[in-house]
Amino acid sequence: MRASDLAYERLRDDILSWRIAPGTPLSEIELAARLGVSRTPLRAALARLALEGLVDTSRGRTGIVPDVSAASVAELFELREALETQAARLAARRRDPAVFESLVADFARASDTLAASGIDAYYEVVARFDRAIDEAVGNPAFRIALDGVRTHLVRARRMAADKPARLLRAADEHRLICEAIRDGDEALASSATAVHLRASLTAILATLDARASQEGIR
Amino acid sequence: MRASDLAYERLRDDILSWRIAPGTPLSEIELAARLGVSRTPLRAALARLALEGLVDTSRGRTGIVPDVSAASVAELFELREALETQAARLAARRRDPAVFESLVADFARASDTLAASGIDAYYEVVARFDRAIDEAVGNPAFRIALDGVRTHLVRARRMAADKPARLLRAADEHRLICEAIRDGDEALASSATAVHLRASLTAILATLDARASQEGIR
DNA sequence: TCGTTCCGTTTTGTATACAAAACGATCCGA
DNA sequence: TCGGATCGTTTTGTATACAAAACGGAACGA
Repeated sequence: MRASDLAYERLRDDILSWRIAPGTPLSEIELAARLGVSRTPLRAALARLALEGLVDTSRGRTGIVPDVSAASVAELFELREALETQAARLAARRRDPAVFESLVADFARASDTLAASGIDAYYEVVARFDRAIDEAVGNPAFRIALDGVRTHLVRARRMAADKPARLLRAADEHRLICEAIRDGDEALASSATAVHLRASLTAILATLDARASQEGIR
Repeated sequence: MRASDLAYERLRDDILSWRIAPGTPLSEIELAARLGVSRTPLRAALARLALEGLVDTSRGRTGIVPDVSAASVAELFELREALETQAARLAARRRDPAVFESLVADFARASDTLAASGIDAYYEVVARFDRAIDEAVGNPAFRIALDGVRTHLVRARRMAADKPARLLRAADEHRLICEAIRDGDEALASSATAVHLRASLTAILATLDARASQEGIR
C-alpha cells in the first residue's frame, strides 16, 4: 500500500471518529512524524481530505478540521435529500426484488439485532442497505456523490450518538423504503426516503441542541 | 499564485476544451516540462483532477482523460436531475424575485443575444442563471455538488456542439424555470427543470449518435 | 494603555535526487 | 508460430533540502 493512502485512511478515520477534534491545526510536520511517512505523501492525503470537505484550508495556511454545527448538518441533509430520494426512485425502477426482500427481513429483525449484537451490528445492516441502493442505481457518478454525503454523515451521527428509541424508528422507516423498492413503487420509495431523512435530521438536531445547552451550562 | 494552482487550472482548461483528447496518457514528467513546474506541484494538480473525475487513474499507473460516452452522459444527467430539480425547488422557496425577474427578461432576449453576440454570450447568461440558483439555495455543500456536475457538463456540451435551434428552445425552457422561481412555485420550478434536463439530454445524445455513426463511416 | 511595526520562528511550497514498481520488448522454448 | 518469462527502460512514489511566506511576539512610539 502506498504511504499516501495509508496516511489518508488513518487521518480520515481519526477525523470521522472525532479522535481529532474540530479546530485542531493539522501541521504537516507533526502528522508526518506521527504517521511515520514523509511530508510528500502526507500532503497528498491532506489534499484529498480537503477536497472531500473533511479538512478546511480556507482559513489561514494550516488546515483545520471543520466543526459540525446545526446549520452545516441541516445543509448536508438538504443535499442528502436531493440525492437519496432520487436514488430510491431509481433503485425501485431497477432493483433485484430478492435483495430488498432480504433487507426487509433484516430491518424487521432490527430490534433483536440491536439487543443481541449492539449498535454496530445495526449500522452494518444500514451499510448493506446503502450498498444495495448503489448496486440497484447502477450509476458510478451517483454513487460517488452519495458516498461524499455519507462520509460527512458519519461525523454528524457520531456526535448525535443515536438513542435506541430513535434507531428502532429508523429501522421501521428503512423497512418501509425497502418494501417500496422491492415492489417497484418509485413514488413511495422516494417519499418514504424523504420521511426518513426528515425524522433523522430532527433527531440529530435535537441531540445537538441538547448538547449545546449542556455545554453552555458548564 | 501557487505553481500547483497554475498547473491545475491549465490542465483543467485543456481537458474541458478538448485540447487534451480522451485516452491521452498524462505523463508527469512531460506535463511538468510543458507547464514549467516541477513534478511535485504537478502531482497535486493531477490528484485534484482525479478526484473531480477529470482524470482516470483506475487503469494502469498513468492517468488518462476519460472519454465521453453516451452512457456516461446519461449517468451524469441522472445525477444532475437529482440535484437541479431539488435546487430549483429550494431556490423558489428562498429567491429574491427581482433577480429572477431580470433573468426572465434575459432569456426572453436570448434570440437577439445569440444573433448579435454569438454563442458565448448566451452561455454567459446561463452562467448567470447558475450563479443565481446557487445564491438563492444558499447551501455551500449543495453548491459544491452542483459545481462538480456542471464541470463534467462542459465537456459533454462542447462535444455535442449545440445547434442554434436547440439553444433557442433551451432559452425558453430556462425562461419557464425562472418564472416559476420568481413566483415561488416550487413544484413548477422543479418540474420545469426536469423537462429542460430531459430535452437537453435528448439533444446531446442525438448529436453523439450522429457523430458516432459519422466516425463509423470514415 | 493601545496600536503598530519589525524581526525571529515556524510552517508551507517547490525542486530535485533516489528507490521501487510497472510496462514493454525481446528472446527462448515448445 | 505462439506463449511465456526475463531484462531493460520508463514512470511513478517517496524522502529530503531549500526557499518563501505567514504567523506570533516583543519592542517602540503615540
